[in-house]
Amino acid sequence: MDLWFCTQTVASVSAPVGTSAERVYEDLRGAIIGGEFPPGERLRTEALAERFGTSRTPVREALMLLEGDGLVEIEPRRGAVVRAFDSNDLVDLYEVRAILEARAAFAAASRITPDELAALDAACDRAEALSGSSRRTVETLMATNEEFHGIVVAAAASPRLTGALRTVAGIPRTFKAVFWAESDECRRSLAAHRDIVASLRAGSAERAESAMRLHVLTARDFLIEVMRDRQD
Amino acid sequence: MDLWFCTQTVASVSAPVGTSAERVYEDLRGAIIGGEFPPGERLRTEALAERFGTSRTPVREALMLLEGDGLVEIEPRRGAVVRAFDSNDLVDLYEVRAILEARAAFAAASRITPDELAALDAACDRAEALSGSSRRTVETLMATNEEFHGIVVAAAASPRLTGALRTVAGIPRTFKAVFWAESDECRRSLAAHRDIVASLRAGSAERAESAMRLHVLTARDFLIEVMRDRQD
DNA sequence: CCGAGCCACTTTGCATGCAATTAGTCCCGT
DNA sequence: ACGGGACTAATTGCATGCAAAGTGGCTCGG
Repeated sequence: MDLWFCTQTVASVSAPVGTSAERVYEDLRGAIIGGEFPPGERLRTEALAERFGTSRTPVREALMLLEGDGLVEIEPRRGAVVRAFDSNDLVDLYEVRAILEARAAFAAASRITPDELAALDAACDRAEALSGSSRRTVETLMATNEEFHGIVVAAAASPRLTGALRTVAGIPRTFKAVFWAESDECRRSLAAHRDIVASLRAGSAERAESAMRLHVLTARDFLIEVMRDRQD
Repeated sequence: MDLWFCTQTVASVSAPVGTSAERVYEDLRGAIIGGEFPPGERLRTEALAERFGTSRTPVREALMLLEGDGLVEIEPRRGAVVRAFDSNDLVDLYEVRAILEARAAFAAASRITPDELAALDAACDRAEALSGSSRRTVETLMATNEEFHGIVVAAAASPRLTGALRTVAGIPRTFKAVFWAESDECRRSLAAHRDIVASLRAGSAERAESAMRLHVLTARDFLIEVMRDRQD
């Protein structure tokens, strides 16, 4: 018995909705972000087709979509490789992300529902309850973090903002993991999240915007520092 | 002689490099933005394949890319249609665009080269030299406008910003054309462009940012007003 | 020993065939 | 006459074949 279907959501098994290309896109995106394919690795269509149980056509389509997300680089007639992120890329990416997420927080402040606020609280609570730095814990923290940011962006109710964020939201987990392994940064991040929730609950758009911008830019600076320390 | 090639760069004509899918993508994007395919029109792969002299495969790939740009909507097994923009969409889109282009202007202020400044001046001069409101003039004005904004974004030298803008930059010309048909709005827009260039030349990042934001938000408000007048 | 050129294998990109699904139409029953 | 259901035609989505371009290795010459 094979277990490749573990990478799919249960929903997509019980309800095989959507095209094959979309599934390959989702799964491959997850695999890249999850670090299964390291940056620079070549992505050959035939190997991926075999892995996902389809032909090369949907794989090719998925790769083009991933190129649009900035996760993959395709050179005509030369193939696709997982995009590598250098320090400059990350700074650029985080600054754009800071702008967009700050705007999302601003817009969310006046639209967010009690349910969404409760979901944000729950995400913070779950993150707070976790302690230690096992691999499993780091994974859960990252998932919780993504959920938090996802709720804020969704509350902004701006399709274009969501779409624009897609182009900067995809960063391999390998990079982000350093946040959640460092307990100091983890605590700072959690405090920032609490602050953002409080701002949103108060309906204070500008405060929420500033809090989110601070949060993302803090993450940027920490990431830069870590990269400099590692490369020097 | 036709002038559809105005939407392409000269380079892509003289050097037919790249895959077939990319050409279809560029051409089809130009055709949609140019208004050749009205919103809501179904895009059948076979017809497009015949038009572009390829098979259905590259057309299909181009359609998926255009969906990523928000110009096309694809429903699985039901086909692709040119996306329709309602008033809410346009407001959303212009607000995100205002944020991103303002940031681009901010970043450009400290990086822009004399050559780029000269190119901006030239674009303004060309727009100013044009008068009247013939169809040809409107086309040229829109092309000049796009060139102006393109130079500013390029001067920001932020790949992620450029990428994020792609998702909000594609608006069918039919909508934008109203700016340039109204000579009042045209003059205001031109004055705003001059102001932006002056800010950039002065190296004043915040001023450039504000000027650009004002420019885009002014366009947004004018567009909203026009749409309300037309629909009421 | 090293480099340039050539050849074979690999891989991509496009075209086309085929099955599955949907839209449209017509017929039939009520 | 009108609504429902089945059939047909059209269209999508996927698989695969094939040609072209690229990559790597090998040989041969310097």
